[in-house]
Amino acid sequence: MSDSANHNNLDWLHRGTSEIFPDRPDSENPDENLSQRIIQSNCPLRIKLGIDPTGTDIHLGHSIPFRKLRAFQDAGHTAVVIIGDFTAQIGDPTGKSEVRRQLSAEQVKANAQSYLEQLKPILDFDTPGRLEIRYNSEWLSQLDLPQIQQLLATMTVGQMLAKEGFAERYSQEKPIFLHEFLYPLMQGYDSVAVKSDVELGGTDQKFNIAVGRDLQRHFGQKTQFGLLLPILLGTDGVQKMSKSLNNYVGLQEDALSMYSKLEKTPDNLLPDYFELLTNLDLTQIPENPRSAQKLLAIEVTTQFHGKEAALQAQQTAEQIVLQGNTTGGDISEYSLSKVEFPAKLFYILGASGLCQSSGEGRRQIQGGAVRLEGDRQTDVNLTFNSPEELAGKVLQVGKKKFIRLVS
RNA sequence: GGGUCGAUGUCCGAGUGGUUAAAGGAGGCGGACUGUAAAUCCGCUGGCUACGCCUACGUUGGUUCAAAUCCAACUCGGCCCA
Repeated sequence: MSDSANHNNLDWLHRGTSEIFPDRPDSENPDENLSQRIIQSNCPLRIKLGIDPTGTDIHLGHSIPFRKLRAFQDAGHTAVVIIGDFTAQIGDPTGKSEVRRQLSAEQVKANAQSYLEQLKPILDFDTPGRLEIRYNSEWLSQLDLPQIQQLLATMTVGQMLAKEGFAERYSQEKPIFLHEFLYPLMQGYDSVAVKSDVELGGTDQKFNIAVGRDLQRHFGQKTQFGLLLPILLGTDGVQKMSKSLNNYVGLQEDALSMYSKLEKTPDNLLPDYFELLTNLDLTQIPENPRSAQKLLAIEVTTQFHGKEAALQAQQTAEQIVLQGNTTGGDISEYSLSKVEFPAKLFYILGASGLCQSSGEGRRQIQGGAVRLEGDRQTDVNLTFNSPEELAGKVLQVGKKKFIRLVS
């Protein structure tokens, strides 16, 4: 996908793209056909992608639009990454009934920094002119009431309520706060401020991106295209990837954990994951789902950790599964020095962190999940009188959680 | 501002004075099975070194031998009216 190869080959544009709007495939008009705009334009387009620094880490789902942004960079265009330090304080009312907490300025700043760090493997930070990073407080904090009023006057309540999240909440009689109406307008105003030619986003961003077009027109600018990307399903194969559903793969995860999550990708998700998360030729994907899972895991892990670490992770993961116990790799240790003897087994399970509480430890013993040196323990009242009985032994809950007890 | 309805465990949601740590579902965690999974079946799912004790049904008080259940005030939401 080098820009010198073939200017008119726009496969990269459409890979994994779920919608581009406006879209008149037959039109030669660069205002209604993005391909034409790209081909006819003699200077780099400005490709906008916003992200709200509300948390500290991002996952593969977030990476999708950034990968597309990278494709634009590679084609010679300018990525304009907008850090929504101002909008982060409102919260995009996309989700459920949001519990929005106030983020301090420092916190937002720190989050933003962390995001950028995590995006290093995806975006081209080095080639001059390919990346512009902007904070939207730069212009949004300057707006005064008359200007805000002017923004608000561009839309009606009916139009706002057309937005998916609002419509749902309204019909479910959930609260909608007025300042939430400001969010789409502010995101739209970002487009005006940076004069974007294309805005990327998930399909859930269609409304906001469309508002951007309206505002650009309102302010007499050329209007941006919207390029929508699918919302990545999480590793459960059912719901969208999100941290709170715990079906995510974080960009910061170490190679082993990344690999082992991805090698379990549900069969029905494989085609999407290959298309969206890799640059592999889709016709070359192995038929056998197990091989495909492994290829996917290697490929994605490589993007973030390099080939060597990925292969190493694969090896370790296989060892753990095959041997089903202690021999593979590093097991963390728990020192018995803090434990008062005599000690109950379930207490040790809780104290060592293998279980969340000693109560859970007790239940896990009853459920047959606990092994000591590979031997299943089912006696709830099992008690040890001294550390010597346990030192050096491996305690295990389920298939994946191990700990080595040391004195 | 007035009226009215509501707030239950991780989430959704029963329960309207007494074995209620609180039905049911989802999720999670285990076990069996398997291509690692998924699907399916089974068990567990507040805390405590624990045959007992403690903390829980928006908040704070009150009535009662006894309250998630009754009363009062407050907080936060929905709806209707102004």
